Amino acid sequence: MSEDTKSPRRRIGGSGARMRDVAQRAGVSPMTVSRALNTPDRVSPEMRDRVERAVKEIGYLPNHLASSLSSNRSTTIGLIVPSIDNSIYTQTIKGLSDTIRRSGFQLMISECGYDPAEEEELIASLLTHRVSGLVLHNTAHTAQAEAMIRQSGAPVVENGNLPEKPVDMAVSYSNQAAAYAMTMHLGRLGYRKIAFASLAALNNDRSRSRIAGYLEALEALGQEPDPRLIIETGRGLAAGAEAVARIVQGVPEADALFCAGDVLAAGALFECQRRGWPVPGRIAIASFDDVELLRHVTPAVTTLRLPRYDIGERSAQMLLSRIIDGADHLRGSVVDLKFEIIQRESA
Amino acid sequence: MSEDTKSPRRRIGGSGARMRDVAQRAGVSPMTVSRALNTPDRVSPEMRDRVERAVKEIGYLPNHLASSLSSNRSTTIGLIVPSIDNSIYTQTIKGLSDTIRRSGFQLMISECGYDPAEEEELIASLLTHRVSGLVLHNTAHTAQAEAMIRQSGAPVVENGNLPEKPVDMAVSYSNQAAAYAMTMHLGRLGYRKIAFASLAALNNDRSRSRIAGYLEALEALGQEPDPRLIIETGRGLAAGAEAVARIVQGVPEADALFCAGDVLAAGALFECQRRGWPVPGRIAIASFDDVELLRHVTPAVTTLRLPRYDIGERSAQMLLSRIIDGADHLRGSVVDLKFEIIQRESA
DNA sequence: GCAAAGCTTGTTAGCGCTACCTTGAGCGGC
DNA sequence: GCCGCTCAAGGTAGCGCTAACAAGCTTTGC
Repeated sequence: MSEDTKSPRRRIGGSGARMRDVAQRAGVSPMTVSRALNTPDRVSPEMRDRVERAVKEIGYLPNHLASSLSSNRSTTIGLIVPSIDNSIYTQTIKGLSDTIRRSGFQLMISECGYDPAEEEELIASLLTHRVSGLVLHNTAHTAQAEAMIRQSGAPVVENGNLPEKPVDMAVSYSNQAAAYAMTMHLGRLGYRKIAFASLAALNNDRSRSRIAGYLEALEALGQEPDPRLIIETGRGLAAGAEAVARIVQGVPEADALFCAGDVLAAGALFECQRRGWPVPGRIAIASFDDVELLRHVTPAVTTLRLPRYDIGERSAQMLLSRIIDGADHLRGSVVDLKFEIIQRESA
Repeated sequence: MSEDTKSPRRRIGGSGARMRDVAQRAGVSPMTVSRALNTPDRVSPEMRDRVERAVKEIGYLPNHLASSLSSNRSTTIGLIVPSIDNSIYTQTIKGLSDTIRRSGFQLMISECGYDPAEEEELIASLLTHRVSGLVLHNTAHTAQAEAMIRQSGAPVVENGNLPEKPVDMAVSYSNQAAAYAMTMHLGRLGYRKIAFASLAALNNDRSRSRIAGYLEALEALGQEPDPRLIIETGRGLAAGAEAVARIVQGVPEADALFCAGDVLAAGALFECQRRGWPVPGRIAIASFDDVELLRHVTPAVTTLRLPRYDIGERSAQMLLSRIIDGADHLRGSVVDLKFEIIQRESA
């Protein structure tokens, strides 16, 4: 019994039991409770039982803030994506989430909206919360952001592209190689006027890489690049529809449209359906991301299968290796998870 | 100058500067630094400047673990959703994220996969991380989960449905009222054999509420409920396609299909397109969620606009009021954010 | 002119844990 | 029977920050 724990400071609203309460209940020292919970093989089985029973009886939930502060190790991973409500990131998030959860880690997710200054602010905030690792979708950062990362010593994985010189580690596919491969594929299928619809390249190195891959392929195919065939659009299905309209108006003889995004491709296809144009009869459509939607529309869309889930999973594995096993040899590694062309009906 | 801070314990890998380093640099006490950063109006402007300068000079990032531990207040909100890669949650997540970020909070997101036992485990984990508030999509929880929540004292918002008796607070629309409204709408449009495709009702009170609303409307319309018109399907576009097939095979005279989910509706529509069936000529289709996709397909789909973003935003506001302002009068409140029928071409 | 009140800064003692060191028991070897 | 060894448990001292109080100073009221 005894309630004589002197507490000259707050202990507000039902914040729950402390380790010392468990210790008292089990008749052992707090240190033994700590060991029983964190390194069970370093206490006798009998003690382990006693402690476990006491934990259950008083409904003890350990305080990770205190344990992280004391041990200088945390069990949270920070993630910054350009946009939370974009389907292409959710698969990667799921891969990350599934993997870190198995090691008892939690995910802190923030959204930077394609803005490096926002990203910098969020990195600061996450480091302030002492995340033990970071996942960034961007591969371009402010100098200040890189400095903070370096100073913090936290391992980092970059995800959106294969960077020349990663801040720390990177896991991705090559946007340039993927765009090159699909453009070549369209060329080999016989298309002679291949248009390219892309998101704005500003602040988006993925977009820039994709355009570069497209141009590289045109050259390899011996096709003259035509600025009227390259258009930048906004986001959303409406942007895809607009892309079709602009291309066909500017270059009526265009026979294929390669959309650098699943949503754009779907929007383009729907616009063709609306106009009653046969695809690929009037114009072929190819996409960049294999989302479920593109498999089920009519015609099913030729696209690239990108390893979105695997990127998350692998990123998590590498971070955990660094954090838990101190796998320093991973520093500097850039993992290319490749991609695959999925040939369907639309091209 | 001076490096004489006695440190009889670690201080490993570049973990960065501490508040006392800032204090030393600025020539003030650590307490003044704390006040300058957290309650700037309680220090003189001159001190504020000195401290701010010192912070910048040494690149100080406060340690939220320590500050939370000491103050017994944290700046993280926990969120548990059934599935991270489901588009209907991402809008709510965005609403939450946008709102809490303005108050400097971070979001910890986990996925429970429609399983209450998983949810319980995740609630424990988040409480262990001392989140200062919780957002749950489920409105049904294990007894153990509710006990932990109560013991922790953390404010909670439930999101997926309007519960009879919320654990704490709830923000949602009524699934039953929405399903009722759409079914009535279809009835008034003249459809006489309205089928209903739903996700599995097991462990999913949202699905159960929707079926209840559908049945209630049939009764109000004087239509006989027909078990062959109610089908449970899996997730994904393929499930929507399958729903059409099953309904039309079982009840060829069915003239409308109300899908309790945007993905199901899209799948159903694509299947009709594939079969060359006019919609709504052969069968009308209505959906539950107004996602961008349903606006852009042909025909555009009649659906319900649900306040997904607002739910996140409002949930965040209520949590923050409770956490920051101690707004105890919010305890027990259930906020109904309503919905809207969007009449388009498919029904 | 002096007490009461306000304002700014400093001092002390923890928040709930764990690193590190110590203690003491058990045990085999010669 | 004593030395060294291992192993389990405990004691102590922080991790980096802030609550609570105290101290020094200025302001205010009458």
